[in-house]
Amino acid sequence: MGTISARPTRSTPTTRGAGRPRDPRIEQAALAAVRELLAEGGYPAVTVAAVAARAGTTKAALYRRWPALPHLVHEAAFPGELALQMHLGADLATDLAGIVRGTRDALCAPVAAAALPALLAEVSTWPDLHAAMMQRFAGVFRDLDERLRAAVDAGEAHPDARADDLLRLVIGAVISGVLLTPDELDDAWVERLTATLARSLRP
Amino acid sequence: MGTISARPTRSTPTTRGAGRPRDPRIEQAALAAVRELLAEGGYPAVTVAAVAARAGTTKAALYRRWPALPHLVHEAAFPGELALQMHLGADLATDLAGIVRGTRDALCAPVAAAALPALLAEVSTWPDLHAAMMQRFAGVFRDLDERLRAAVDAGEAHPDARADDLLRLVIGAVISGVLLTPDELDDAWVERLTATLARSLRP
DNA sequence: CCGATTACGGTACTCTCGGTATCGAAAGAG
DNA sequence: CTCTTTCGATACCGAGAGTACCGTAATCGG
Repeated sequence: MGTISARPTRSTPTTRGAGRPRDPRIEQAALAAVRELLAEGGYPAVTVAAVAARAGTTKAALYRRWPALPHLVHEAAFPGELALQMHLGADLATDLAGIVRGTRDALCAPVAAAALPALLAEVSTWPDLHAAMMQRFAGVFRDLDERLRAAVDAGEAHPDARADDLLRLVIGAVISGVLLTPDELDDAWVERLTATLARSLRP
Repeated sequence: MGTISARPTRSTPTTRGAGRPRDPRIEQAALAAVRELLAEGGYPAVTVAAVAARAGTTKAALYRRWPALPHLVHEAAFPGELALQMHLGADLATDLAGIVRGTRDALCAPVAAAALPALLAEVSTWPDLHAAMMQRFAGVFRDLDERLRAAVDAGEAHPDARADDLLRLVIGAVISGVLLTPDELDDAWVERLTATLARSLRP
């Protein structure tokens, strides 16, 4: 339902009736401009004027597509769902490792890491951003929930295990790492966290 | 060199020579004003002009004491070290529960929860804030490290257990909870997280 | 007591930035 | 052709961070 905007600001690829159609190149140019500015100067460098200038358009064209700057940044930094491919086939520890590594890779990418702190802070100002960010993890949560349920049934995991708690633990560890100690989230950290979580799931 | 300021902006309680001394009531009034504004209108309500007005002083007096707004907010929202009293006496699970609950209580207090997101976002702009925020956990880390070492020696904990990883897990879980799902950090959540962490520490 | 120094309140100022408004022109639909 | 919408361009508004200057007040060393 109408998060973002009541008007067809985004989505609705349906050719709605009259009027000059939007130039689809502007949207792509804007998203690319945001990503460049994030990589070059961090979030402070992402001003509406700078994005418009680099995208070769104007502020009005941007506000015609996104209700506010954070929405544009969010779409630029986190396009689509987090499709960290977990194959779900392997044993629980391996699947866990995939989730941990995938989450870290997604949130530690330069563009994402530069946008995440400010985006999280803007959540209180723009409630719809909250839902939008959470939805990025919807698919992962569904898969993890299913996988965990199977593991519990097979006696491989503790019956109290909950997918939401587990995922929140992973996301929290990565987020606080990105915010506070971004240099320590190396592969060894991934392995340690995976091992810790695997131990916590033992029946 | 000189992060914060070269001048004795803060600290230096030493009576330095000449000049009219600072009115100590202004500092307290400013910190109280920030806490009130945070509680009433969240971080967006904390503007320098508003703080000065409520504290009954002027912006200049504030900038004479803190290099920038985030520093003032940080000191107001997180005064001193996090002294979540862990008695270290009980068994590991009980001590763990104390840390989890104490961290949650400290970061979920209305004033802290209102300030934390924006403060975390400002870390990239004001690097000295990073050190200041991390130091709030220095004591907790030291105690936890000591406690964990004893548990490992006693065979109560897995030898791979690391205090920094464990504390990061707790802080991350609380922070991401505050930022994303502040309503779900109830006592039941504390118990579940404690149990999970305790399981992960089993030898 | 005297000068030097620093903080005080008050005010005005600059600068940046998010967001809005207005304009004529252009591009499509019916 | 008309109606609608987007286009680029520009100007504008309001808010807020941070700075500068003023005359005044307090405290120091001498």
